[in-house]
Amino acid sequence: MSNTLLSINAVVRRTGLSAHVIRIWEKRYDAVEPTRTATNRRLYSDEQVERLMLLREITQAGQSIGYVAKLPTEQLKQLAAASFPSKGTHAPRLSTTATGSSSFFEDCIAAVKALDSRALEKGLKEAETALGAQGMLQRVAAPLAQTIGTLWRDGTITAAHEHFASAVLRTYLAQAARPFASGANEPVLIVATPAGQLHELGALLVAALAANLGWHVTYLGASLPAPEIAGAAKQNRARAVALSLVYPEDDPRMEGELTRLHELLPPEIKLIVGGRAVGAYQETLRKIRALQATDLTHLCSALDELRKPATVAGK
Amino acid sequence: MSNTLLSINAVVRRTGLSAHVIRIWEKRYDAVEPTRTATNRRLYSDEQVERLMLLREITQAGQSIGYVAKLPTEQLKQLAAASFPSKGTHAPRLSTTATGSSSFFEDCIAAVKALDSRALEKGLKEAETALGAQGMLQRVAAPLAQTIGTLWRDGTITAAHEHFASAVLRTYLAQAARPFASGANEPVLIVATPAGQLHELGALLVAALAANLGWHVTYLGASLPAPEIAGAAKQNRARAVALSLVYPEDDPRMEGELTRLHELLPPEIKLIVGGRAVGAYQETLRKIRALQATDLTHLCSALDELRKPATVAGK
DNA sequence: GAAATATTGTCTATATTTTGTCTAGTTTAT
DNA sequence: ATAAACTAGACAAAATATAGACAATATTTC
Repeated sequence: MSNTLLSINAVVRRTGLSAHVIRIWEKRYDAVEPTRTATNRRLYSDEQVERLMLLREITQAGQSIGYVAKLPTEQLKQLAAASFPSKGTHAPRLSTTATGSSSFFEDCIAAVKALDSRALEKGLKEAETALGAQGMLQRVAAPLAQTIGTLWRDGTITAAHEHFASAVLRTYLAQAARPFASGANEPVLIVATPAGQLHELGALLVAALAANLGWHVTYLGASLPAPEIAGAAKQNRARAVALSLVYPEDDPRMEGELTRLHELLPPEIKLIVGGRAVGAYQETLRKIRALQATDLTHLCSALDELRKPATVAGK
Repeated sequence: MSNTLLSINAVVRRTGLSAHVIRIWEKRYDAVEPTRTATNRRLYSDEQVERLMLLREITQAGQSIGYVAKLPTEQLKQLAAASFPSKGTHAPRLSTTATGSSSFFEDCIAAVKALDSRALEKGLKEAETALGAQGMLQRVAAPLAQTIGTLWRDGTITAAHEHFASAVLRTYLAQAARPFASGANEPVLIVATPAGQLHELGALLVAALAANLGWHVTYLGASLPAPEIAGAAKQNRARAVALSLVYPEDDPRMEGELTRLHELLPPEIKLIVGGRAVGAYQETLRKIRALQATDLTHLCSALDELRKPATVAGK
């Protein structure tokens, strides 16, 4: 531990807070009280810097600075360790005006066309507060993913727009997918896309939905060969594996991949397959006894069904 | 160790400091007190030169010279080990004391091998509070991205691990490394990977770093053709475009893509290229006058440099 | 649901301190 | 003689501190 003191500028570099904010937190809340030089310049110790870092982290997770600034550092550390989930403090209230959802959707599409990440995030956030996490997923995020795919094939939007939308949606979904404080023994769900399936937005939707329903999701991303998926599932003692099939709809290798996965997975690990292309591979899916979910509502019930054994066994 | 004494001119070349500054630091703060020749010329020992380099490094990290100049050299070394220069020109970094950051790194690697997303996030978060956002990026996230690439090619870990790490890192970077509160008129940076470059972790690091330095980042993801990138840049009135080149290092189409991009971009939009493969395309990059950044520290200075014109033009 | 209130980050203006650069005149080295 | 280095002093730009105003969100209240 060095006992050197840092000037406010150095603290700004390290914490990412602006000097304005650091000073105002001191003035209003006595968040940290640095020593001063003979000429009244602030000097911060390492402990104080860490405290500021914790405060930044916690406030960014949604807590109000006025409340946390007074807490002792020890408590801040605990808060920070659990700061991710605090975002969803509001119970998702069901919107009385169902028609509003289309407007959220339109706003998001406009944001995508404008390549405006802030507007897109804002649109999604508004949709989430208005419709709840599930409503947002079903009425805004899922249609958005689908529409963007078709607009891209149309040529209405370019690949840049599609990539952009995927990236923003991806991080938003991943962030929204943290439901409540980590339940210690939630069932584990592996989410991926089989080899050849490059579109990962569907898989992300699944991951977000499952996390919201209380699963511990391990997200593996797109285009993974069957042995890899099976290996990950076994290593993580997963309750189930969820795959997303969107495009292409006529990949000849898919049947092989799917049956291979079935063979490799132990029987107690269930397989759920969703996405627009499930119809195309229906025979194979039936053969390997995979649960099929044509839309997110189906998926909800399937996931809930699979969860039950856990709750029972847990008693 | 040579114990020869150096003239001030030699020290200037070695430290990058001007003779004026060296003398004024001596006069005002007794930063270093060189011996003198019989005719009053300054003569610096190796230790004194090292001390000057440390001072330079530390002041560039935001500390005030008036405070640090009085500290003993031992303490300066500690400070330098925990500092991250981001402004100004570059001097060879001397202290490679790895401090405790390697332990954060090891924790993260272990989490990747265990496919444990919570542990990985926790490791990244702890690194961030201990080292600051920049420290986390430079000392943990960047090495992690690189190591995972090599481990994958080795066969030590599977594609599933790599995908998993990418996904977690992706969302963590996107979420954690944004500025405290988004200022209204920050300069816009487009981040992408040219067509053929499939690894997006490098691009994500760039995006996170830039966001942390106060840019408004529009992230487009991997493998985009030049016209798409240029179109997005123009549409968003970007100040600059940042590309990440990692692998492959010998793509014959890359030269065409890069020159195409140069032609399509208006001259006021600068082009920054970073990543491990920059060396392989150096000729092309020089031709199109792209800024090259071989590591994240370089990138810091390049981005800071490009930010300045805004402040001036904004007046 | 709408209005009032509280919270919170940002911005401006001004005074003070810090810090890099410059000038001028002198001395030393090649 | 020309270039480099020294001292001292002066300046200007940048950084820091304080106080107050302001705008955008939350929260509460009616």
